[in-house]
Amino acid sequence: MKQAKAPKERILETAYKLFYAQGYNVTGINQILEESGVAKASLYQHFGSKEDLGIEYIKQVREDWFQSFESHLSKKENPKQKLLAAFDFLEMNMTLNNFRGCRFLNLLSDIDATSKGMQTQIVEHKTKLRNLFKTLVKQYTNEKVELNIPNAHDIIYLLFEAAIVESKVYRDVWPIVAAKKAVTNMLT
Amino acid sequence: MKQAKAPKERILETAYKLFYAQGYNVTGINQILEESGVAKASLYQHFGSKEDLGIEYIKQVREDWFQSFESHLSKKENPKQKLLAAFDFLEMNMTLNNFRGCRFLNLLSDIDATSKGMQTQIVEHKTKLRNLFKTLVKQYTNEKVELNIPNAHDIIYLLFEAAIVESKVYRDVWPIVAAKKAVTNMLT
DNA sequence: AATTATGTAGACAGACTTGTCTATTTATTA
DNA sequence: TAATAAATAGACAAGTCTGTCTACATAATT
Repeated sequence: MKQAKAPKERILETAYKLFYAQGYNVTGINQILEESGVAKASLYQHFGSKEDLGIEYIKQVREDWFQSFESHLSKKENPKQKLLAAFDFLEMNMTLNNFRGCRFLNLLSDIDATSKGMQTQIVEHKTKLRNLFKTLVKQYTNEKVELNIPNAHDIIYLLFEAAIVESKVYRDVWPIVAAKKAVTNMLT
Repeated sequence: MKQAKAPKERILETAYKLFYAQGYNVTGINQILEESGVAKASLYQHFGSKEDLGIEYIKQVREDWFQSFESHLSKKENPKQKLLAAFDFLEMNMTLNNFRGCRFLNLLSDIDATSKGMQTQIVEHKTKLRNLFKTLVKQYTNEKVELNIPNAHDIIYLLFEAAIVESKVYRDVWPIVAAKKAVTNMLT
């Protein structure tokens, strides 16, 4: 190995940046190669095709995202505070990334039905997130009194998702603030 | 005029179909011309560019969507039933269009920041929808007792948007059903 | 030190993209 | 009916895209 990072890693880092900033379809292989300083043959050595690169990209994003998300929630003690912290996480990230929205949902619109492999990754990711909310709500209702709201975890999940999407539409944090306020109301 | 529809109209109808089914970026001018049976020169006569066609497309979709939406709500008498009918409208449409999601949000992901004209149309459309919910909630709270939920109209709007997006992700109506149940809960 | 593996540089194929332009034909209007 | 307007067909430019391939250089290993 040399001192610089390996070609495969450099490709993924550049894809991480460009696929989010510009979109998957609109980002060409050649641009990724130029900006990462990797030869074309190397890309097709490590990834068989652009779609394969896309799938590797999502898998890495899934890992990174959940690690960052759970790391943020772990700073809070009880499930209620964790649930609310999820929206602080959103507000921070959406502001930092200039309201570019959700990597997964953006990609889903880009690929539509053309890539089953990517679509599967996206659905699995969202399902995992939904289950995380389910677990937190269950923990909350176990120690607190029961909620009079049926399917509370799904409502929180939906508000979380809407907060991302709509903050992108309006390029503003108001949907995140409003969603958090609604969840706060639910949990009292 | 001939018996067949005018070229401009045929182009818009084909764009209406293809932009939704495949996406804006992925749909080429040539495919639209072939399927609508119109010459290329005619397209550039009526629309100056693909982007202009895209803007005309959104404007037409905005009109059609709101007409269909308000026509559906008008069948109900009181504001509460109208608000709930909004979700029935979603369930019907998402099932019919095979869970292809929201034309506006899909397009927003496609174009990203490349077309200011289209982006403006999308934001205006969503703002109008948000205001419609605001009006309906205000009508409801005027005749009923006041809601103990602050910004109820924004929460309903967010749940409505999430219902569209997530029914696309899961290719299932459960997010729409869950969102409607939550709104029902809010309005009792 | 010689061999093997890995990466680079870039030409190339084949297909696609938007947009322009010419030449011809079909409709509409004066 | 003649003049004008609108639509058609399709070649063409200049660029993009993904993926393959050859030739050469650098790195790691035996």
